Amino acid sequence: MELRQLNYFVKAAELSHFTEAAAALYITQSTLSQQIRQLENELGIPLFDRIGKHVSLTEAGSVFLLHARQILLEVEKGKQAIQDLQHLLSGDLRIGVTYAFTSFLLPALATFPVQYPGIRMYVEYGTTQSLEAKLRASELDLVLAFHQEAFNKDLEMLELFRSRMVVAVSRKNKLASLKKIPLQRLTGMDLIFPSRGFSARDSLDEVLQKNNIQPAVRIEMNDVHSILSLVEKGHWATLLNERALLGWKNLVAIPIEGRELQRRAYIIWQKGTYRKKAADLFMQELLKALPDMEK
Amino acid sequence: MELRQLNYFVKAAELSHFTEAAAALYITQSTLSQQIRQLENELGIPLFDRIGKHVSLTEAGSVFLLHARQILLEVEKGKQAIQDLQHLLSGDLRIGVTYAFTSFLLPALATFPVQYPGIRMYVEYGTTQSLEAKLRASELDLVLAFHQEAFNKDLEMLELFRSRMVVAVSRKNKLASLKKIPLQRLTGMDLIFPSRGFSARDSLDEVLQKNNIQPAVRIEMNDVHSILSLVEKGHWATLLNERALLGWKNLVAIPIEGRELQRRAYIIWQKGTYRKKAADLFMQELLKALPDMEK
DNA sequence: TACATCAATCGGTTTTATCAATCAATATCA
DNA sequence: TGATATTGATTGATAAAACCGATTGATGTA
Repeated sequence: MELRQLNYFVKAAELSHFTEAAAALYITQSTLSQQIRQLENELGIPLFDRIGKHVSLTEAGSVFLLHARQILLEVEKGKQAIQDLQHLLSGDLRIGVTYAFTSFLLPALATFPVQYPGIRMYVEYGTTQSLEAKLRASELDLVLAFHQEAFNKDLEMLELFRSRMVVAVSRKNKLASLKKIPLQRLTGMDLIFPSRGFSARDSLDEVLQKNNIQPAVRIEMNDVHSILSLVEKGHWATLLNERALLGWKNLVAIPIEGRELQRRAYIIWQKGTYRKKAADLFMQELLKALPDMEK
Repeated sequence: MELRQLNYFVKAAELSHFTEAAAALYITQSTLSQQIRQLENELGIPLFDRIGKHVSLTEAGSVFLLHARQILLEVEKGKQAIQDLQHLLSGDLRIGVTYAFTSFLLPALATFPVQYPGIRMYVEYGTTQSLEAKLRASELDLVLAFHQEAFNKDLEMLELFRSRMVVAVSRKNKLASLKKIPLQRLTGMDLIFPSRGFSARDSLDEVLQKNNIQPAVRIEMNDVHSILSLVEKGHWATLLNERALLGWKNLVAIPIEGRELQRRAYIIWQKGTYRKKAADLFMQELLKALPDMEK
């Protein structure tokens, strides 16, 4: 039994006329006869009475017609579901972000769900490491994160912008007026660091080790928002991506000398997998915000 | 899209492994790949991620899997419905009878629905003419009636038994003691006749006309039960098939001289149409009662 | 690094869906 | 009644496609 035969059968049943049905199906009457016969053979029962010149449904034919219609209806529903998916009337979109992307993500997050109300969005904050792991396991569709290398074996990456590592202090802090800070200067500061696993922390560790600097890290925290809240109070300083400070009006970003502390932001997705249309469009939405950042 | 492809797809999705799925389907991995690819092309979206050595469903694949399963389920339901029909777990059986068959029909009507509880039965009383018309229009599956000719262009007929035309009178009637009545004797009797259209009446008309006899028909009625009720009161006489009198204990059947008034009872069905299994079985049930009638 | 395994691909074979033409039965019309 | 047209079935040929076996290329694994 094939869908083709069911289609033929339904049309023939509706018209009670093989020749007309065949014409409507753009096949010859011969073909229609054969396919119907084949279906009857498989079911083991005639679907039509051939009485004289005209055909009419048998009891089995009437019963089977209902089922054939139902089957074809289910097929249409299946196709429609795929169409919906492609036209974004439905679907899931799972995005992983690191904290520094908050201000970058929010505008898109405000407009996108309005444009495509059928799409459920899941946003997950996490460290670059944990997000990439989930991306590889296909638990996320898209990740926004900083990264060291621009290439990766099984991840596709698109560079968004670059962001310097800065020292963040409160306006009230005595360092707030500085235009630049040399790396060595960190040694004497009271620092709160993000925990290991945070990309800012990991890349920082690398640089500090290379320059043989061991600043006094007084506090480690795995929540950037909490870190910045502490720094805002005045006493503490921290090292973060410049981007992470957007929106914190009481904080001052002081660039660190040395180019090596410039980091690259990427949109990352799995290599080889089919990229959801929703993901594509969301990326476009994100990229719209890019020009505004060039400052 | 064909059911074949849906079957392949579901198996491949369940095993997440083309080679194994192909083996389970008794086709080569090559064929499976091609058919899946074809399905994907038609839907316009990949159903599997081919990442490295293993395959896994895409979002569209997961969605479509549900629908594919549903479609195949509907197909099974359709096939099952046909099976049920063939094994008589369901179906309709529409029988037309003339009044004279009542006593013949009742036993089968008592046992058959018990044996096959899934079958809905419709019994329609009517004249031979009207029943045959409905039979031709496929509004009835089977007709029990008397008939003149044993052959008909588009009706299939199986002779059941023969039944004489008799004069029916009450036991109280003065004619009740007669063993035979010559045709001519009818002229002086007070007769109630079935209306035209009733086979007894029509065949009677023929014979009477041939013998140039015009009995005084005082009443015509189109309901045999009412005729017999009247006759039972004593005054009237009527002409009917012997069979019609079974069960009327207060009536006496007096045969008419002359062989031409013997009539043949038939099971009649449409020529060329598929005969329902239910109809076949019901016929067998009817024929069981035949031997008891030979008296 | 060699090996095994996977899905994709290629070329060729078999199956089958399709068509055009014809046939037999039947309804319609002169 | 006989001629004609129309129906679905049948037949033989052709084009499509389902299928297979072998190979390739990529990817894990010993």
